[in-house]
Amino acid sequence: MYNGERKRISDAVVKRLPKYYKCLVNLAQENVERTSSQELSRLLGFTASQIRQDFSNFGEFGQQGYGYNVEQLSKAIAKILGLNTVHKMIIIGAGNLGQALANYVNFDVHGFKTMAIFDVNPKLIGLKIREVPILDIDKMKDFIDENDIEIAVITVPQDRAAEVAQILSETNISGIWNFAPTELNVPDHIIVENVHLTESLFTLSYRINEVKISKMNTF
Amino acid sequence: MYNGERKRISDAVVKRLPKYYKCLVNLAQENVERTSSQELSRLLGFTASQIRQDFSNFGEFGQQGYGYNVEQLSKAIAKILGLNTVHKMIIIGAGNLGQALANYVNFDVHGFKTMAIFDVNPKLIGLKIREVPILDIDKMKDFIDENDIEIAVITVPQDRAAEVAQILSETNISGIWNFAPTELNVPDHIIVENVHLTESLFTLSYRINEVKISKMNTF
DNA sequence: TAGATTGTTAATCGATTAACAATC
DNA sequence: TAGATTGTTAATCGATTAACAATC
Repeated sequence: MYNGERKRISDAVVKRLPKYYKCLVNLAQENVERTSSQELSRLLGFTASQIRQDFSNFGEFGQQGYGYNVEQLSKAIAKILGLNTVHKMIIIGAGNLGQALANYVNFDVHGFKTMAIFDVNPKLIGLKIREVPILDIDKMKDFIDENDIEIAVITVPQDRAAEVAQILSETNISGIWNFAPTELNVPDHIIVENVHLTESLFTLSYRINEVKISKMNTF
Repeated sequence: MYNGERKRISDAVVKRLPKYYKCLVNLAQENVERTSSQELSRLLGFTASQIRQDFSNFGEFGQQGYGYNVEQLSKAIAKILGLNTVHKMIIIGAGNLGQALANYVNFDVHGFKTMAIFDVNPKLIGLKIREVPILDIDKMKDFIDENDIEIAVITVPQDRAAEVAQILSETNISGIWNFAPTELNVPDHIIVENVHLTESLFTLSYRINEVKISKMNTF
């Protein structure tokens, strides 16, 4: 696989990319210079074969007999993930979750810059969280246009999510990070990444329940 | 598939269960009495075949020519997910995210009861969030034992996560809902469900970047 | 050179989809 | 009864793993 554009990369692969990236950053921090699919396999719990297969979707980053240069590979994956550029974000919903995300310094470190937070609550409008102003949601559309916002983070309650999505649909936003527990209806050119917390908790509940049942049947 | 214990259900199936459940609850609220794999397919975007295949892992819930009774099926899936019992939780970390989760009324509705929040910050210890006390993390282990806590939610910073996991490993906890951006090292009998927000954001970034590149190549 | 490790092709495994007999 | 729809078996598709020639 030599090119950077051909076939669609499966979600399975894309979800592993951040894990590769983090692992490589860790290795770099420990001043490890080179690594191999075998070492990464040990560290990440994927097979070495899968790791090589995954990388080969994006190019040839290694060298026979040597492996991979940690620094180089980590930079390559950063670029693949789009972490080599700044992404301007807004957060919609200044509740606990919105504030939690606004306070997450880690996003800044990786180039995700929160430019503003929007809310309907007059008590919150005008306040700031870590230099980031909370603005009236009525000003959101103009703000997006004027500031070339790329990513919108939705942390409003479920019953507000549809109207927010509607407004965003009329902007040049590229992606939505959606924390509202509902599927959003937006045009195809807007990428949506859902974080459905309730579903995640229910999944945990299922697995716990599964263990409980199997124990009951054992005795 | 007639039994409730045999082969391990794949993650792919388990992750769809909460979606089925939500959809059925919605239908029930609209007083819809019966549905079919075809209707669910339309509502959820999975194939009717997959939906029937998924359900068949857990039993026979339908009737030829009729379909599924909404009420019945929704109750059956609730039970499969373990939503028919109360799950006692604690939240570890009273920062924004911990507080956000403590305020999520929706979890209560489904039987996930937050009994306490734990933190190291003396300024927070003693306060309450929606009746839930914030306690000193030193008291966590005893609290878990005395109150039969089933689920621990970890919202502490990455560098605190390992020690928290260590303490939890010595308790009778059944599951961990982990928001710290690291893999936890816990015994096999503790189920871990990870919510890695940074990975989720990077995934979004990848897909946005992908579109950008393909546009560049088009022109 | 000998040993190590890549990138890739082929084989395997598992998940999704299609087809259909059973039957409400 | 005729039409609808299930649960399940078989076919297909896609993702993971194994194997290995190429080569540093």
